[in-house]
Amino acid sequence: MIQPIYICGPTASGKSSLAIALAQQLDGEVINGDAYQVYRGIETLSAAPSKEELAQAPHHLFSVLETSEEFDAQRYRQLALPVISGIQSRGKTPIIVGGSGMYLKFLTHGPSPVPASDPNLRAQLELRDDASLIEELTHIDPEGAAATNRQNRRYIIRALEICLLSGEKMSDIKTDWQNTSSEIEKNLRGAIIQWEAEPLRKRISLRTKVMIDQGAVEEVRDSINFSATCEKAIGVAQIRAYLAGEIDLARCEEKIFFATCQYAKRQRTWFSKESWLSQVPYRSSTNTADVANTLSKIWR
RNA sequence: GGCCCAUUAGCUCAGUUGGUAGAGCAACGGAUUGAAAAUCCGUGUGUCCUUGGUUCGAAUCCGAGAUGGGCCA
Repeated sequence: MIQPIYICGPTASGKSSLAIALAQQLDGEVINGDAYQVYRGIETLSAAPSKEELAQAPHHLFSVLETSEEFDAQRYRQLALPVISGIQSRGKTPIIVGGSGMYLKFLTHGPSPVPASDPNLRAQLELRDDASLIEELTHIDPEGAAATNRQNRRYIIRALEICLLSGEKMSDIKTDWQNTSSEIEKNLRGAIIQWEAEPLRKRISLRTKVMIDQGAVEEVRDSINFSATCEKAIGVAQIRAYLAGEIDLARCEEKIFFATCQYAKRQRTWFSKESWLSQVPYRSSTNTADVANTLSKIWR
């Protein structure tokens, strides 16, 4: 059985074309590892691969969800696992390409055995103030409370939710799970594309411009009933502000550019901790085919 | 040519009666397993246009110059 290959990197780093080149050299098939390219109807906004690119190798999990549907890391895992094993059973190489760190980590390391979120409980917790949430969490799970950033309301609610739903301490469950990760990482393989900050900013700037020219505004304008997940995509809030007349198009583009650069920074931080990934430095002169060649020799 | 206004962080600008500067945005570093393209934490990065003067002490007051803008010729 052929082990999957992971191609990671910040947004606009050139992951998609590297994945295609690798698929061609290793007889592989590309699987989306991106939280928003799974949606149909926001292909421009999410910088999904073009029709031409999709035709160059088999692609999976692109444009498969309606924008009215919610999505999360566990659901991604459930979609991706059967696709991976299907590719493996045909004797091909699964090539997962994406930049959504937590989604990919759910695939590589599996979910921790904590209970899934419960919308009803979450809605109840959402009504309470921070102090009351922290107090209850500290009472049930002092270590967990100490390890949680008290200013991050979202994390506090999640921690408390885990304790209440499982009847156990969140910190105990997570410690057990974390101890297994080094064993898992021995069998993982993949690459992280690394750019210097400035050239990557130039690429992001260019791509933001192209995205708006090619219809990202229309994708948001024509959206019917975006899910909460889709509302959070970079560009949606900015384009809505433009459509409402609050900002002009140039400012809209600038705000999307800033938000995307900031996201790229968070991706860099996340992937820098994934020590099992081979680091692949990129620059403007880098030739994708050459990189794919080198990597495919290592991974064949 | 004359008069007036501006010049402080990468950008837009605050800065009381003189005590060597601060905010928003940007940037940089980090956390992060069922909301993660989310959420949150930390960091000021500065010839205060230049130059002479007044003063114990000047971003701040005075003179000269530079650059940008406006009004009158």
